[in-house]
Amino acid sequence: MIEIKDKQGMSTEEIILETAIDLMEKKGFKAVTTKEIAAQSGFSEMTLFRHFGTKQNILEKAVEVYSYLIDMKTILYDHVEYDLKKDLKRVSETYHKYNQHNYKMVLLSFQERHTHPFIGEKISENPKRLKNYLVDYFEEMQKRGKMIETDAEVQAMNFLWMNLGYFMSFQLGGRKVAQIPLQTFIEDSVDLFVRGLTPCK
Amino acid sequence: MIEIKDKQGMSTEEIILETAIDLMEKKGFKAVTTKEIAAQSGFSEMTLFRHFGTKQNILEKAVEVYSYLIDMKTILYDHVEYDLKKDLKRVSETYHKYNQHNYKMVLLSFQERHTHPFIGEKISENPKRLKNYLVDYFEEMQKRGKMIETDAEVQAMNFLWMNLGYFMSFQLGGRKVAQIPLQTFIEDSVDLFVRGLTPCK
DNA sequence: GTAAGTTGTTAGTTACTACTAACACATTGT
DNA sequence: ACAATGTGTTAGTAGTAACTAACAACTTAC
Repeated sequence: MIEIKDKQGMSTEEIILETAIDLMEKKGFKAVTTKEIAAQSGFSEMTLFRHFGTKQNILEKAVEVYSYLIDMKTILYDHVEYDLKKDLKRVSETYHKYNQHNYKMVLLSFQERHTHPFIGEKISENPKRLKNYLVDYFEEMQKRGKMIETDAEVQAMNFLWMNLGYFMSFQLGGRKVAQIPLQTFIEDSVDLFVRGLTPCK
Repeated sequence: MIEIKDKQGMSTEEIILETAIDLMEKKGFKAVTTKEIAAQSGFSEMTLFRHFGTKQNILEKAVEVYSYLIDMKTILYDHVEYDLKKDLKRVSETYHKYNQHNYKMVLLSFQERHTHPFIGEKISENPKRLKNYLVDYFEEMQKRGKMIETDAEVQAMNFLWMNLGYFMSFQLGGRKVAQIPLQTFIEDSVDLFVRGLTPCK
């Protein structure tokens, strides 16, 4: 499920925006030059300015275009089985699938958290929805007696933080501390939570 | 245990280095100007260059000075009780205490992961040691029959990733998705792991 | 075939950035 | 008293960044 760049079929603006995100995510907005974006996107610098006017506009347009909202709550509730293991696994997979598509924006929002906080405000919307889903789900599981009495919000966040931590350490030039494949991580971490949250029989 | 900045008693170089890290962590190396560092540190730009020669040197000296190694393994083994709850809590607290002192360097290493990877290589040494400790500890606990049979490395990383995730989301302008105090997080997350890793009686 | 739209090129402006040189001033130790 | 040391100031340089203007070339639509 890895996206392969085929500049074929993409409009000039799309190519430029994608190149811009790619570079800014790596170096930061300020450190990337319009010259660089032009060179890597295969257009001249003039074309950039003709389409977007300013460098700042490139960033804003990119954020606008590439940070779509996903209704995680609906997606997940459509397949809910009220089986902790199966459901948590689906949440984890959904989360990482989302990150696979949006990781550049996620990293960019971190990179620019002090200089362009508006990115983070847009980007944090999706995790927020995922959290709301998880909290509701946990509370429902508790009502059904399938989960121990514990703070649903904290445990929902624990699960998301663990997944965020995996993602971040992976990006951080990761594999410096440990190299564990995503599937192994998902399975073992879900098992841990299932044991940790299921009432003892 | 929060460090309070008293520029009193600090040498010129120390003040400049600290100011530089502070700014670079927020904006990135390239985006911070020597003028800015000078202004915020209260010295003239000339003083910066007289002491360090180049901007790059400021970064390198700062990394050298502020990324000391901690022998987490020894520190933790000195207090080990082979009680999962108490020990994990101590690990978590040690980790966050370390981050409290070094978070600027940690964030800077992330900010510059593509442009100055040498920072990350130095910084990742401490988590690596912490991981090694945890893996050894888990394996010992398994030998003692106090922990279920599961991949010690993956579970050690799960624990560290969860803590990294908390730290990161907190920095990310955090409190956007959830606002849970550190103490609550530590206690609830440790409880989760204790339940998840202790054999059922 | 011609007009409209898109892109490249070249030259240039303005502002800023890292960094240097030279001189002045103040503090401190001897 | 004097030298050494650390600092500020002022002026300046060379390079680069974002952005503009004007003209040429190409593609496509009708």
